[in-house]
Amino acid sequence: DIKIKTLENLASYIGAEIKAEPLEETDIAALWATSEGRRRVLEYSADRCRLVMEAFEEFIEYGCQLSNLVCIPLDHVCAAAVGFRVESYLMKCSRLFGELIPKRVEKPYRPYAGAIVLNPKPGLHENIAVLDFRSMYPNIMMKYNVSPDTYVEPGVEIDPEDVYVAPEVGHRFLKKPDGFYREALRRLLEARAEVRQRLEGLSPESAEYRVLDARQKAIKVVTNAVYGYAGWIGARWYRRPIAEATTAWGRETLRKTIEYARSIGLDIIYGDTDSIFVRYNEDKVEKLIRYVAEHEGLEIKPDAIYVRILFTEAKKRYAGILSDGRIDIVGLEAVRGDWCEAARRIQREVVKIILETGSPDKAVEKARGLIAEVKAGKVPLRELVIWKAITRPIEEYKVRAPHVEAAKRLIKMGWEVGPGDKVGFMIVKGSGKLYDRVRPYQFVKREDVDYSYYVENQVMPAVLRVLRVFDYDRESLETVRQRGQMRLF
DNA sequence: TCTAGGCATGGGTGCCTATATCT
DNA sequence: AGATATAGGCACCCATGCCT
Repeated sequence: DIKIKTLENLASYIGAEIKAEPLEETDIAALWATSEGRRRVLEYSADRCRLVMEAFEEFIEYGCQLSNLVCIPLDHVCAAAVGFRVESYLMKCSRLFGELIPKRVEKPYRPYAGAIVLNPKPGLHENIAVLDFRSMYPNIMMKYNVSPDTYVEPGVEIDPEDVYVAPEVGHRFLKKPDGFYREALRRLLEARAEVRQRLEGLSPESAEYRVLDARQKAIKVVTNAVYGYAGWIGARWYRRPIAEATTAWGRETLRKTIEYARSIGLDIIYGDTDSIFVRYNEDKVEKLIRYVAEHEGLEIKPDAIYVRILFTEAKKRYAGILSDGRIDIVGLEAVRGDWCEAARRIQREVVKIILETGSPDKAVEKARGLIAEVKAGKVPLRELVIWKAITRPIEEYKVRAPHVEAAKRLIKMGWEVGPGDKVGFMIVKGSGKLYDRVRPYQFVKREDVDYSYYVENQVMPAVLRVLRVFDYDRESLETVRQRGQMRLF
């Protein structure tokens, strides 16, 4: 998806070409003074209109399909939150199934336990397969008939033969009849299977393919959101035990799968919620897939096989290279929108060299050079902008966070900044806390930039995150003195 | 009103202690 | 000598954005 929601980023995401020369919003007022300036503004604006149109054309098929599926008008469905899309779909189902639609009632928020995340084995691994459960939560909900109308309240006496009992939490669900969620989910899964079947044999360029592909994507999105919906406090069909039981069965399923995988000698490197990373062995993986199908009634499939994959000690962060040379970076700074582009670019570079060569040596060399460049200020200013979202009205913040201080400065100058806006800021030279040295990026001059901040607090941490695995530290990345100079001392 | 919980991370905040400075 | 100010270290919390 798109980290910073600019039209430029949207254009590059959909593969549209930007034709007009870029203008800074802050310069437009000045350009308006001359006829040449106004011509440039016109060209710029017309180009942006064209990009919006192209983006619309890219989206419209999916939008229509989603609108049709969940029964929300096209102009609403784009802005509607996922929860409301699911709810609207369920309301449509309730009519089909002869169910009454419950009223929204206020309930106290109480969190519940979620998924299992394994500690990764840090280091560089080769030939690692990622095995994923296909739609784990929807399938668990269907398998155990998890639904508001099959839930048996505690204290109600019932034959244990007639219910499924969730592990750890003990919630009970009737085996018969089919619950509302089971029916709604089955309808979605069957519809998607049918659409995908019709896709086979069609040319990806044909209009029919585009429509059907958009349809199956829309169905998938709604299917995968049903579990989250069930645990959403604002949902009409909210039942905490449903969400709690679903994750409990998910944990059990993953645990059993890991246990069996180990028992047949598969080496497990990592796992998260519904996936396990194992050292690839075709026969053993085949055996595991068969086991899960037979004993759990669920489907796992190899999602990717990494030629090399790098884990740090942290969960949810890794980078791997596929046999075609493509690199996946997950969770690391390089894919986070709240790190400056210079840090992200240099981390990407380091990761790429490590994964391609299988050793950190060349990466360290490269990193030293790139870090020296930042230290010397030889880096485009744009690459030093840090973006962070404002999530609430400014006066509600309890701490003087840098991005909030930047937002305050913008507001003082007449800008409107509120929840949902992203603030781009930079750190300038000076003393005191960070919030005294933060400025909205539009007003920062090159000579004021605190390059040492960027080296110490952005580039170094991002690079070391990856290189620490190989026992490199901060000192080893500082530019090394020449041997000739050393002799002078 | 804007699906869920799990997780890493940076920076602010507030407390404690050691030391410096003042009365 | 005792009171007060200041700096540094530490634990904790706030805030954000990612992963599944």
